[in-house]
Amino acid sequence: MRWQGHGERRGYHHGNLREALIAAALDLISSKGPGGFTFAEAARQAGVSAAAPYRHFRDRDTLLADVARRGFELFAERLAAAWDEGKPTPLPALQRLGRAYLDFARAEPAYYAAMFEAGLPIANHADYRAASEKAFGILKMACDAVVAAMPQATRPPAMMMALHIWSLSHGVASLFARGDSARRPLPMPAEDLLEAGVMIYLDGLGARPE
Amino acid sequence: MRWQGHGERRGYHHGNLREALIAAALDLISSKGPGGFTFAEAARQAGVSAAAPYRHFRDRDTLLADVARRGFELFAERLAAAWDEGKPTPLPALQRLGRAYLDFARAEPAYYAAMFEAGLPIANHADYRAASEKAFGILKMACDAVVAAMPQATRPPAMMMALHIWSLSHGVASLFARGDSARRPLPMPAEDLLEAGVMIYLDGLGARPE
DNA sequence: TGTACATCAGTGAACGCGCGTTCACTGATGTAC
DNA sequence: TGTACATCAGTGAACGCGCGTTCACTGATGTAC
Repeated sequence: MRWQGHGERRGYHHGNLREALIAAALDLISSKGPGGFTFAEAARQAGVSAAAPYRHFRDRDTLLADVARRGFELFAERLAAAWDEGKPTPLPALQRLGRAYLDFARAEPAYYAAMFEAGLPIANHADYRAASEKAFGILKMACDAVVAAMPQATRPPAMMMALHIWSLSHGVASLFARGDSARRPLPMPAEDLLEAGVMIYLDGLGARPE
Repeated sequence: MRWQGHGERRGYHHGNLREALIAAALDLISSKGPGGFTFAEAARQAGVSAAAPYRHFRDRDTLLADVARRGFELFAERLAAAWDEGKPTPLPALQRLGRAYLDFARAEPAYYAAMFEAGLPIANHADYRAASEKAFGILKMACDAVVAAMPQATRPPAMMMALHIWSLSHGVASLFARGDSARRPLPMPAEDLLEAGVMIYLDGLGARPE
């Protein structure tokens, strides 16, 4: 994607360089992976000199961390929309949430790679980590609701359940649903695989009314 | 890791350059990620001129694909050893296999990253892909054995089961067990999380004798 | 056992290239009065 | 409404650097006889 078009003349100031650099980064990451993104090329793609990005980001890693943070925020929005307050009942809403996980990996491979495979140290970048936890929070909330609908005697810990479903979704997404060349072939839609897995898991918990 | 030591004099020929380059690549990948590995630095680390690697690998990507292939082969060995022909019974052997998955991610972060996150197009590199399928084959075999031990009427498809367990293991390993800085904190051992998940899943399948 | 020769696996110098980063600068924008 | 000025967001030239790759070369090794 090119922010600054061909014929359209722009003045001395870009007007929206920060956003244009993010867009360029996403474009580069999705075609070459997180490692193959350079500050210089992002600048070029935004139609700006190589020195200009330094007005907006301290360095390459700062930009990358910002992309990852935005990715998690977008991810959280998508998950929240899919959950839709657990309507009409928690179980189908949870399945929608799983689908949304895969959709995201497929539709936004660049964000996905920046979030999970850029090798950013989790420890630094506090807001990147906060955004990540917010996304997980949606899933946790969904599991709380599912657990609350179960008979009190057999309720499993919602945190464990959330971690299991996150792991399963993440595994399916990373191996079979990602929107880049590292996706493995699968003899069925990834959505079906995940949905069946979640169903069986919930059966194992006794979470499905028989 | 340095292949060619300090005091020890070596002659004009290295003797084992191919292996030394692989070792250097693993070292670099584990400290900087698959993107941060360069041909030149691998050569330097092996104590050899920058032109020497070209005698052994066509280019950077060929070396990387070779690392990934070796990774999958080692992975397959570890998984097979953990499975140990399903002794004493398939269920505990399957749990050992899950543990081995996590152990590998933890102990061999460089191989793990090269295998799953180097962005190597699956389509090219036929032997890399074959090695990957061989590793999955171990898991599939284990699931066949577990399924065979179930009453005939309720047997699930072993392929589906293998894909589910692979996904769950991969998710847990990638998010919580990997031996690098991208590992997320977890309030319990990753092994326990995975083991509980597999147990619940098997319960859902009715694979555990009650 | 010795010698001639082919082959192999290195060297080191050179090349063009793109990156990251700094610097003094300059054009555009906003605001005080 | 106009003007002076501060601030901001760009420029473009320059730097040092490391990478990938090629090239003619050379030292070491193996083998035929």
